[in-house]
Amino acid sequence: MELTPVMQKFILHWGEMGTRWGVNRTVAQVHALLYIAGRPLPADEIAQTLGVARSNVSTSMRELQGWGIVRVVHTLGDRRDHFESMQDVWEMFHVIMDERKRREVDPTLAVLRECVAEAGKGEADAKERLGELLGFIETMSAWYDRVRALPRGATQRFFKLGGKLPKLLGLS
Amino acid sequence: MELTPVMQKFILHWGEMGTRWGVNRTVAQVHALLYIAGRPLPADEIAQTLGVARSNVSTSMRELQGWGIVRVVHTLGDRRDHFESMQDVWEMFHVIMDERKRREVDPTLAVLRECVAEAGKGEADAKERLGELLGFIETMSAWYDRVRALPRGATQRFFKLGGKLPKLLGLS
DNA sequence: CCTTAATTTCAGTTTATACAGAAATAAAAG
DNA sequence: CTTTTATTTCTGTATAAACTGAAATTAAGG
Repeated sequence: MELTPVMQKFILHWGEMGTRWGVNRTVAQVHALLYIAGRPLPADEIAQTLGVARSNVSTSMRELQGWGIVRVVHTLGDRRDHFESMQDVWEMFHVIMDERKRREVDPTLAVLRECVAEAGKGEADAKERLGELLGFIETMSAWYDRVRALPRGATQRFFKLGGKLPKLLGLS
Repeated sequence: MELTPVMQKFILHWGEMGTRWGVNRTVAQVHALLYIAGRPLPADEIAQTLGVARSNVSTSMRELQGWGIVRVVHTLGDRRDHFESMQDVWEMFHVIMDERKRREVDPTLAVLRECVAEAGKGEADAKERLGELLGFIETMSAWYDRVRALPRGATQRFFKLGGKLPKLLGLS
């Protein structure tokens, strides 16, 4: 696949952003490529386009499928796997956030609850602080769950409200 | 400083979570230590407590100060710098989000706008997709700005609303 | 000013991660 | 069943990040 300058710019930037958020650069680049391509691509074409080893693409695909934002499809007359990125950005956001919550937030909640439960009498101050952090993450987590439960389309409306926030809160 | 088992568990977990979000493990551990300590600590004590080199703590402190969640304080009769973590978790969240927005979201918006502007006629599809991604991030960014502008305390009330979300949206 | 203490910078080393290429496996075609 | 093609796994290598200890710098004390 031939990349235009715009595509290159986007893919490179997305790769950099990935590293800032704990995602492997190549993985992020592959994702960017599949998103911008808008159609399923076979692994060897991805490897060639990005200039990485075929095996590296294989690993990256596994990672992206683990996140749930890329899937395998097949076309008639082609034995090769083709990989396709989710295209709806709102859905992609949901899927990624769900996964990060599952991998990072939920375990952190578990650890903090253990910490609070196991804190001795001699560390009341520390326990207090852990409790505050726990409360904060619980609030955020519960809030996210409710946003997540909104019917399709309502999420976008919600985030576009914005200007009406103070009024809704009775703060105007 | 003597760490209790609970403190150790928290610090180690926080360090791991840091790595998942693109933050150096030691930096995250130092932050966790300062947070759980609840009082200013000198660099050498931090180094000893975490078992890392003094110079490593120096680098980590610079990083944490760069994020705006740790500051230097002094005590009478002690020439050494003492480092203190922000203690209010809501404020800490704001500060960190502001900084991530500044470092990552804003530059991404800039790149995406350039990409959309520079996209040629032969890549209308790609332009369309970049535009959707741009629109999504703009919406989120604007939403965050408005939440951020809420008066002190209102943010917490907002995130605790939750159950009332559908009604507020006229979806019930 | 000189001395001592504290901090930062820096060069070299270690460690962890990412990666390529080869080998092994799996799957389809003939 | 054999051959070909595609994919994954694995091992060694390269790269990048993190870290240490020493040297340099800064700042305070006497």
